Amino acid sequence: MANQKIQAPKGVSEYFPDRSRLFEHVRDSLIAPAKKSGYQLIELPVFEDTDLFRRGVGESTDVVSKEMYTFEDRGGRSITLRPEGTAGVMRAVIEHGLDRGQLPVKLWYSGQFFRAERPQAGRYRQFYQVGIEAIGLDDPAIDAEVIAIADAGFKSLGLSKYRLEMTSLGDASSRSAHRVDLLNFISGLNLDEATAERARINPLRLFDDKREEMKKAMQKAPLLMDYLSSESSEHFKKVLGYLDRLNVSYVLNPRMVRGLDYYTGTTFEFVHELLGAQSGIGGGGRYDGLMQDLGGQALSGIGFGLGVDRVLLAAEAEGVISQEAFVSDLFIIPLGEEAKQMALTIAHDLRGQGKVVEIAFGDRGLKGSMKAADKTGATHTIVLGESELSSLTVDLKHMKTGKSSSVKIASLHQHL
RNA sequence: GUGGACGUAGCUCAGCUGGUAGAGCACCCGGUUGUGGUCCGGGAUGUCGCGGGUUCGAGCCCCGUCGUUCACCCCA
Repeated sequence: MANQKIQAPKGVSEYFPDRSRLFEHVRDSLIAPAKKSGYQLIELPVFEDTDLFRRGVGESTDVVSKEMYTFEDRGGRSITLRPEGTAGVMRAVIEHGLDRGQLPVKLWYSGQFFRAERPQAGRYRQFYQVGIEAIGLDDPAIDAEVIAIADAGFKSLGLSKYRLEMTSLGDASSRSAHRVDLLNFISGLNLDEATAERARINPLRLFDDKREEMKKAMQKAPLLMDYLSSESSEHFKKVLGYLDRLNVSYVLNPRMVRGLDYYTGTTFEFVHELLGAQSGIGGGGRYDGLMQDLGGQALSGIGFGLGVDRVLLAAEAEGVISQEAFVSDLFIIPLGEEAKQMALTIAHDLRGQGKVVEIAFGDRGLKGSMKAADKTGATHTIVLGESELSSLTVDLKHMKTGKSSSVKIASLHQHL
């Protein structure tokens, strides 16, 4: 292995020019609607006490049981790289008493998350998510607003080939009533060992089986939606009503299964049509018991997480994201040492006035520098040589038209 | 974690039944002294992912390993 090249760890996503600009654009677009809705940034560590995820996300989930990056730090503590965002936010809210003031607490976050899965199209071991959490309000209107915020982010990017799937997981009483009947139904099925094991961990999982015979077998299984308590049912209906009013279209999917244990009530998922097997571009829901489970007060909450990597893939698949070039307003080509110093000063001044300015360093020669100017896509170019230094006047060349005009250096900013 | 495909210059790839590597794009220089995008000429570039094996000889065959990719599982 001595000669093995060092390369990035397996399954990570990386972005560099020019694609990094698209990534940046997607990330910023997805979070913009949340900022406009009064959500505020919460910046958290990417690693947490392992117990946080065990208790928050749930031992029975795949995420916790086999996908976490867990290690022992030098003090012998068990640390885990965050596999999702909500648990960490709840921890911080409880720890710092953010829930002691006015409710709801409205937060947004953005950053890397980690899951030790086998990489695949749109599935990475380190991936990027933006998300929001609204804590301490049961009003169905906030459910609708949260969902509409996610939808607005997708729409602002020009996405259209996706759908919003909705369901309600109801409250505890709804779920336990359903569970009895579902288990009873499943016991009547002839399952192979792996499937039986999945059913044992979480019977709802069987709704998600991709095999045709299983889909058929589950056709008559009792649906949780039919077991909702009147409160849950009422709440969900109102959410749907608000979404209608907001013109956010959705399809009901009573067979939807989510991978995290904390979800209750309103639950949703955004699925893109042009992606491969990993087609979920975002998802979320209510988690009315999570806060208390983690030792906080009994506050409800709702939030979502959106996969920036996948949304970028989706935007590219739809062809709606443009490589609008990073363009400088001015590209300066200095000829000689004195000119270089002058270039530095001019650039500094113009940047101070908000202009994007680049300088051709390195004494490349005029022709080479002009080529460089062309490649950066700068809108204007000036050459700084002896005559310009003495006259303090330059020929400001507009690169698109090829025409140039004589301009005083002091008034350059007016022409950019 | 399971299974399939793949791994050759910065990028996309070619390389016939094994005889020690090529193209296009990109990049650099130049086409008479200070103005780009087209065109023309010239140039640099790879331990053919890594390790081992078979062979007189392997980019081409075999094994292992690392990685990529697609699917399962699961999810953003």
